[in-house]
Order: sequence, then C-alpha cells, then structure tokens
Amino acid sequence: MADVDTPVIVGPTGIGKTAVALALAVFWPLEVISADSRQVYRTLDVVTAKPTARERQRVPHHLIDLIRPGERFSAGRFAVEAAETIGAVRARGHLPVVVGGSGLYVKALVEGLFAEPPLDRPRRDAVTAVTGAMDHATLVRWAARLDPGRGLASGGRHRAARTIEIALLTGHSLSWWHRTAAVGGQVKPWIVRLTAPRAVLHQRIEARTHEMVRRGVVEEVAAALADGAPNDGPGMDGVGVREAVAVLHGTLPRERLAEAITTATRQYAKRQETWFRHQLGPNVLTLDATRPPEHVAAEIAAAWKAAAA
RNA sequence: GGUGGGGUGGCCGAGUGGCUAAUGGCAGCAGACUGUAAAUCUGCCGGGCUCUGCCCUACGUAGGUUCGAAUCCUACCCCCACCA
Repeated sequence: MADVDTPVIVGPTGIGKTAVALALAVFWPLEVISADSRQVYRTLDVVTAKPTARERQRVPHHLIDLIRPGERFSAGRFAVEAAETIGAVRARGHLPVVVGGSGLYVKALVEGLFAEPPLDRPRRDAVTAVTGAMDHATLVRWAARLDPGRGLASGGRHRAARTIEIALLTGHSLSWWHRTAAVGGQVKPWIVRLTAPRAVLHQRIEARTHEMVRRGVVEEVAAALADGAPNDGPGMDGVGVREAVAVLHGTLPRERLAEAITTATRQYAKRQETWFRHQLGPNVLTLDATRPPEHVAAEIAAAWKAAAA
C-alpha cells in the first residue's frame, strides 16, 4: 500500500544525475524519463550534456531528441508525453524513473498545471509580436491590469507576456484558470533531490565545461545554425549555446569561452538549487551527491524499497 | 634619465573639496517562479552593533592645507605610454 509509484530524481546541472541513474540500474530494470527542457532538442548533444549513445544503450532514456532546435516545447507538452511514456514503461514491467533538472517540467508532471484551452496560433503569434516589442515596465503594468490577482511584482517579462497572452486569447485571466481549471499530477512521485556543497558543484561544472569545449560546442552550434535554427529561438537560448553563438559572431573571444560557459552554468545551477529547495513541497529526500554515484544509488535503492513497500 | 597619463571596495570602472561607505557593470549570496523555465525577474552586496539609527575601517604610502579631502599641496613607491 504505497502512496508513491514513481521515483523522481532532481538536482542541478553537473551534480551527476545521469551517473546516479545508471548506477541505479543494477538494482532494478529501469528506464529513464528525462525531464530536461534542452535535451529535447536534436543535434544539440554536447552543449546539453546528453547521456552518450553507450549510456543510453545500457539504460533506455526517453524524451530526448524530440524536436528540432527552434521549435517550441513546453512544460505542458512534457507532462503529457512523460505520462504516456511512463505508462508504456510500466506496461513493459520496468520501473520508470524521472530524472532531470528542469524544475517546472517536474512540477508539471507531478502536480499538474491547468487545463489550457486550445490557443489560436495566428492570434497567439500576433500577441507575442506585440508583447515582444514592449518594454518591461509597460508589459508588467498591462499584465497587472488584465489580471490583478496574479502577483507580478517580481515576475519578469515572460510571466507578464504569458499573463497577457492567456487573458487576451481566452477571455479569462490566468489566475482564473489556475483557480478553476487545475488538473492533478500524473504520478505519485517519490522525490529525491541531489545536492552538493557549492565548491564541489563548481568543480564538477568546471570540469564538465572543459570537456564540452574540447568536444566541440562551437562546431555543434554552428551546425545547428547552418541547419536553419534561429540564433536565439527556443532551444538556442540556453547556457552554452548563447556563448557559442557569441564566439561565432565574434563578440566573445574563443579563449574565454570555457570561462563564460562555466560562469553561466554555475548561475543556472544556483537557480535550480533555489527552485528545488522551495518548489517541490516538503516530502523530498535530500541526498549529498559528493559521494561516488554507486553509493548514492545504493542509498536511493534502499530508501525506495522502504518507501514503496 | 626625461615628459605625460595612471594607482578607487573581490574584479572592471565613475567620481575632482561637503549632499560619499563612495554612480555603474561584473562576480558572489538570498529569493520569486503554474505551458519560452538552461528562460524571465527581484533583493542584498566593506565590517560591526542595542540596526528607521550608531560606531569603526576605506579611495597606492607618509605627511600637509582646510571647519571638512577619494577629490588640493609635498615627498616617496608602483604601473603604463612616448622621448632618450
């Protein structure tokens, strides 16, 4: 009579989630559901630090390589596809394990978003064009007027733009939708949060970045660009990609690439830590991932056995 | 050796007598976050405290002028450019 059915492993980039997931595979026949907003993009393998072909052969990974750079993805779409995949994995008699660092994606899956009505594509694009051209303050003022209950004091322009988009396209405010159209989570999550002291995390990020540069981030991004990806659209606005684009545009000296990516990655990892610390509710098992992945995996396996009993 | 420019808080960089613990930016720390989330934003950021205020320390070093100096004067140290 377990009240959980799906292990979910979260943690900042570079903490070693993939290694732990692979190590976990010695305990159960498992398949990984990747909750990563950038690994869904094909061809961007090195910059997004995807698991290698060999690793994916050892343990199946899902929700990677779904779309082309430049195409839009979303937390909502992730939740739908993840739920389907989880069902399929389970039907195979394997244990689905959600592993990822995209907090909102995890939240969308385990808590649910709201039932968004279909949005007319051309009208949506029109609204995006308008909001995209507005300055931050005006945007926030407009959003606050359309949805007074939304609390946009420290929201930022994307949240404001989203608020405006929903209000204009559906006739109801976003907070109205949140209130009246909430949908539940798709799984009963058992959440493990991997963390490590800053110094350890920073060291791992730096090592990973150098490896990334050595394996040719710039060339990879150049190829995506040559293939028609917009240089700032969905998938192309992530850490590493931006820096590689800057190198290609000559605005960042190549010898400073690794440093720039390392700094941006550290900042991203910090934001993730903040998210995971506060946004996933109280039932989270926090583990220090400074130890070797096998040890962490063993501890997770034991804890899961107790939790799922 | 000569002439000119410069040494400012972890870094870069404003400031040329009081409104200056010192604009900005970066880095760092904390926080927000419901379909673009590796995104987008907010706060803090010399130290200490009995913390709507108070006390230290601080603008290369040492002196000086002044009611008052990062800002003016003198000497010295170091850096850069050009001339030798």
